[in-house]
Amino acid sequence: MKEQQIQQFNHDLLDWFHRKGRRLPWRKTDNPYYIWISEVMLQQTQVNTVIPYYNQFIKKFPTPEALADAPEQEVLKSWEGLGYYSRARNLQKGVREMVATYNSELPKNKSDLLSLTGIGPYTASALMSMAYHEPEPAIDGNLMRVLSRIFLIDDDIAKQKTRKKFEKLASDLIVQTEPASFNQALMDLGAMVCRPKIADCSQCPISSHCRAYEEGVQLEYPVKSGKAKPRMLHYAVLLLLDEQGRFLVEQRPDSGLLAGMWQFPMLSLDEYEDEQQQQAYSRERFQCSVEPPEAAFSYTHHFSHLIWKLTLRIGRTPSQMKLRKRQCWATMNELKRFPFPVSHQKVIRWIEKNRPLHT
DNA sequence: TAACCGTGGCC
DNA sequence: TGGCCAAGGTT
Repeated sequence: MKEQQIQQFNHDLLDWFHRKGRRLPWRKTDNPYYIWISEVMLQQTQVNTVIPYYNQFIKKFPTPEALADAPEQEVLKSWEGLGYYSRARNLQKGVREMVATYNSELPKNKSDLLSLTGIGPYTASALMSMAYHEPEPAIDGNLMRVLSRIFLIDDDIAKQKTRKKFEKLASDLIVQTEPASFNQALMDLGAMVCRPKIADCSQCPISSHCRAYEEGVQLEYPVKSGKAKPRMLHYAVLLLLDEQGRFLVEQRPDSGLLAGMWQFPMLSLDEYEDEQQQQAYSRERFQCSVEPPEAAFSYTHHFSHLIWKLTLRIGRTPSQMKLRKRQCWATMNELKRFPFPVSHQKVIRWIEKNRPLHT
């Protein structure tokens, strides 16, 4: 685009944004720490999902020190249900680094921001523009979708290096005097008008600048390579009760899927294929046999790259059994203090509904 | 580079 | 109904 076209493009974009842009909780603050929290929560997560988590989180951890000093379990509990839990652990780690290294203040330059755990290229640029009003384009999925349509760019946005191409392009476009509004405008446009499956071009303030609209190929863009089909894994979820009706629960490892979250013990049915093997395992490991509840309970849980097929089994385990590390007995009330992934919250809900203590 | 890492909402 | 998608970072 020529300079004058850029001026018109930005005028049309920002005029729309100031009239129709979303009023969001994290746009009311100038506290870089709060903006940081919002940016992490918004990674791969929709605005409406984030809002209640954000409000609750900043209330519970109002300052960097409050978050830095909190037990990780409390942070995960506040994140419970939001998904991608390593974001919470990395956010706390990053905040601790900020408190220790930068005197509790978020750095004002991009390379220092990038040095903090959990801050990548997008979040660093978002913070530079939104918290410090520096002209850094924040290259996210919305921006790439909108600009790929405007400029008919057919590079695969799933590839890392494509991001750099958009970075250069957006650097030439960004409104120097109002970079935060520029970035937020493209995000709002991408979320509200120029959506992946629905491009509502009649409502678009910049359709007159859009080459995809001109050619009627909006939905062909952006080009994005497909994801692999998720693997399927089968487990028995073991509801193990002691004489007092407490439940055996355990904390998952500190890395990998659902790191640091709690769960009921699981038995891999892909590993232990037949009934005999499964009973041998539960006797050896939990000193009891396990069987399906009277009304069998099986369900499916989808992750981004995995599918769990789960089926509930119940057993009576002696409370004096030697527990492994990261395992403990808990009453229903005590259970609720632990962060559980949704896949296991489904079991907790089942217990409350079916009351297996009476069996 | 590409796989890993969650969840809920939408059509 | 289920496949697709969302303000990405880490390894």
